Amino acid sequence: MLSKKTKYGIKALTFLARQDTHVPVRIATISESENISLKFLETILLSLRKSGFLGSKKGKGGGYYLLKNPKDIPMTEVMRVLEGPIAMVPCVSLNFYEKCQDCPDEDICAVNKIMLKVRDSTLEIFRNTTLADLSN
Amino acid sequence: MLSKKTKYGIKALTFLARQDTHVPVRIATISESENISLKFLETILLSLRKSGFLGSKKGKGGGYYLLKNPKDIPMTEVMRVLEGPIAMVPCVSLNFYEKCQDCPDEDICAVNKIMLKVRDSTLEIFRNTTLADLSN
DNA sequence: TATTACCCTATAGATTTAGTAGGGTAATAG
DNA sequence: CTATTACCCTACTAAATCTATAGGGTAATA
Repeated sequence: MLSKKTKYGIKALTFLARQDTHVPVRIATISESENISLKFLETILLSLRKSGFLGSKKGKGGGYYLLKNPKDIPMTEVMRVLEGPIAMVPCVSLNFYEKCQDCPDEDICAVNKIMLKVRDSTLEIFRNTTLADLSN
Repeated sequence: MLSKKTKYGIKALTFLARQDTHVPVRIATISESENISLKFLETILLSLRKSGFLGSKKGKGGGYYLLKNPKDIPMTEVMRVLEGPIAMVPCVSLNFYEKCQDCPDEDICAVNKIMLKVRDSTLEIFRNTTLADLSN
C-alpha cells in the first residue's frame, strides 16, 4: 500500500506542475485544494525541497515551486524519494537492495522470481511517466 | 512492501507444490527447510487451509497438502488471500475498493491515474503466473 | 493409550504511519 | 523600521500493523 505521504506528495507535485513554473504557491493553497492536513503537507514539501524537486520562497508572496520542467521529472524519482523502494521485496530492489535472512539462494527463490517480474513492469511504467503526464 | 506473512506463505505453497499431491507435509518440515518460525508458519498455513488452498491431516503422518494442481492456482488468488489488495491504493482496487476521503473526483486524480496502470500490469503478471510456474 | 501434529485464542514487543504541537526565522510590503 | 507572512525545524504521540510467541486443546494414528 502506498503511504499517505507519497499520495499527498504526488498530489502536491502535480498541483505545482499545473502552475506557471517558478511562481511560488503557498502550502495553505495546496492544503485546501487537495484536502491535505497543512502541518503534514508542510513536512512532505520540506522533504521534497531537500531532495531537490522544489524551491521555496519565504515571506509574503512566498511558497513552493517546481525547480524543473514537469516533463523532466520521471515518477521513478518521485516514488523513490517519497515511498522508498519500488520493489515489493528488498532482494529485488535496485536502489534499496538487501539480502533476505531466510533465503539461502535468490536464484531459486520463488518469491524473488515473481517479484522481479513485478518490479520490472512497475519500473517501466514509472520510468515512462513524468509529472507532466499526470498533470494533464 | 510485501509482508513476511505473504512471503512465507508463497514459500510454503511452492514447497508443497514440489511434493506429490495429497501427501501431507509436516509444518516442522517446511519450517526447517524454508527457515520460517514454526509458530508463525502454523498460523499462515491455517489461514491458507481456511481459504481453501490446503487440506490437512492430523496425527502421525499428518501435515498439510495442496488441494488443487499447482498449475490451477494463479498468483492473484494467493496474493489476495495472503496480502490483501494487489493495488497500491484502495481507489483502484478491484476486490478491495474504497473511495478516498480527500479525493472529490477519481477521474481527474493523478494518483489514481498512474496507480491504475501499475495495478493493471501487476495484475497481468499475477494472473499469468501459477504456483506451478514458481515451483520449477 | 501414548504420541503425533494440527487447531485455536490471546497477547505483546517492535516498527511504521499519520499526523500534532509549538515555536523559530527569513523575507517582504508598506 | 516593523508588522506580517509563510516557510523552517524539532520533538512528540496516538493508532495501527506486523511479527511473532505463549500455552494449551483436540483429533487421528500406530
